[in-house]
Amino acid sequence: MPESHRPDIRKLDLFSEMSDENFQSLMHASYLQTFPPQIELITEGDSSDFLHVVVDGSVELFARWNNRETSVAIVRPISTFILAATLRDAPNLMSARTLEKSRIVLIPSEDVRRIFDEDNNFARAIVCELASGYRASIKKTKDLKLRTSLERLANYLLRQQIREGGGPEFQLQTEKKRLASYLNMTPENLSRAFKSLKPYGVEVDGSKITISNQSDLEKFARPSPLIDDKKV
Amino acid sequence: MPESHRPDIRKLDLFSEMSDENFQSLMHASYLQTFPPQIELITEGDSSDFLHVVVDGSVELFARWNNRETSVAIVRPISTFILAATLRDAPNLMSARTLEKSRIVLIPSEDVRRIFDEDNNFARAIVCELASGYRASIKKTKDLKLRTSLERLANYLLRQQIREGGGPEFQLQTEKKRLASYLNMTPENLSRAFKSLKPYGVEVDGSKITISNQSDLEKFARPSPLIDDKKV
DNA sequence: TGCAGTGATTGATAAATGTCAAACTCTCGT
DNA sequence: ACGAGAGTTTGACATTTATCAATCACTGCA
Repeated sequence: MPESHRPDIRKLDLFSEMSDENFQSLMHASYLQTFPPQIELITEGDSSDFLHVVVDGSVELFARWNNRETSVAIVRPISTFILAATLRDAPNLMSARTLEKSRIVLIPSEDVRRIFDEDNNFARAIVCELASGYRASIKKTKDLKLRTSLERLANYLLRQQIREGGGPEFQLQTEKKRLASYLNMTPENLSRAFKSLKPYGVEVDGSKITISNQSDLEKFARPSPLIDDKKV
Repeated sequence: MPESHRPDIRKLDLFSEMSDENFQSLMHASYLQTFPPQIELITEGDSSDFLHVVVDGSVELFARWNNRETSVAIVRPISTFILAATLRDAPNLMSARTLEKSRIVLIPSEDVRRIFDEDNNFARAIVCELASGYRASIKKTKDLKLRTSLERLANYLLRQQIREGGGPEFQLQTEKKRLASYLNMTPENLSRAFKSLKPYGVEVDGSKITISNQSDLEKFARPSPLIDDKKV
């Protein structure tokens, strides 16, 4: 793999504390590949041959069952995905597709597992990463089970607002179709849900959102650190 | 902590590979406590002072938001819970209550983290445990997002059937009220869902379930290893 | 520039799920 | 044995969410 992205990858919590030697060994075994949009990188059920690192573009993780499909996460640079399957040498539980032209580093799972065995700092970092991912997944379950779709949307908007800097105006970084699937609703319903949030001060213009009444929206959404906070 | 349960705890994947010395040290620092039914052991948001091990009885993990409550898991002997919060020294995301009189080993989180730092075998075991938990949580998300409540119930019954030995007759090990919450439905709806499954060969008598037409139920439920299998 | 294809919205309707009230059942302790 | 209280079931009804069909809006390409 060429060296250009190594410093950025090295900065990830997952890789920042491991020995130089082991990091270089991991990178040496990896491939950097560029994929066009809409390529299915992984199909659920496949064995997990590579730990993936998105260095450019974006990747959707989704799942299928019985002819239905749902969006589980959207991965943006720079982050890894499919770590748990890699470590357990188990089949991937989710499929992955590029949303746009994307550059992905593929680290062979064997090497990840080998260096996990050798490098204690790497093993510790993996524990942190897994614990975070696990907790994020629990939060998602709480969001799904405890909130109506309208409440999920309202809280999503507040989270997205923070990610985008906290101002009253920001962009949805996702097609509404995909956002609907992520929030477990139909596109039609999402469209209606946006209208239902208008009385609470949510204005929608294409993918531009304006929160014209922050406190009203927050009073409706009731965000909780135990569901919505990135940290914690 | 008295010694009687140590061999059983030692056999857990999480503890089986660590050094004797470190295991004894963990146990030495722990408490074995007996709790009456319906005691709230943990309230979400609390800091995670102890890793819990259920050695007898059963514990429900649940979450609250906005005056609503949902059942997330039921933990039966011998298993641990709240591992991710313990490791990250982060607040618990779920509350926990005893369902019946239960005996719980409380291992101070500090000691878990200390020995995690010292004992590489323990660290590896923790990675496996976290990866499994993470994957189980992803499966739960897929179950929730891709299936209707009727399909969730049908698949739950098939899973429970396997846990109980695989025969056509088995017991629900949970109150229906709690099962309803676990499956994200109301008790009224669960009651009706059981009736809707009758044409597929599901007979209900109190907490005794009889699957009188295995293949019809399976054809309806369409269980998937990537959602329903314990291993994988 | 215009056209095809996809995404987004809207309205009408259907299906799924929740709520409320009442009746019934079971368990447990007196 | 009895009664209180919780769990369960049932029916009637309300709300939420999905589906279907049509239209509109946007994008990219010939």
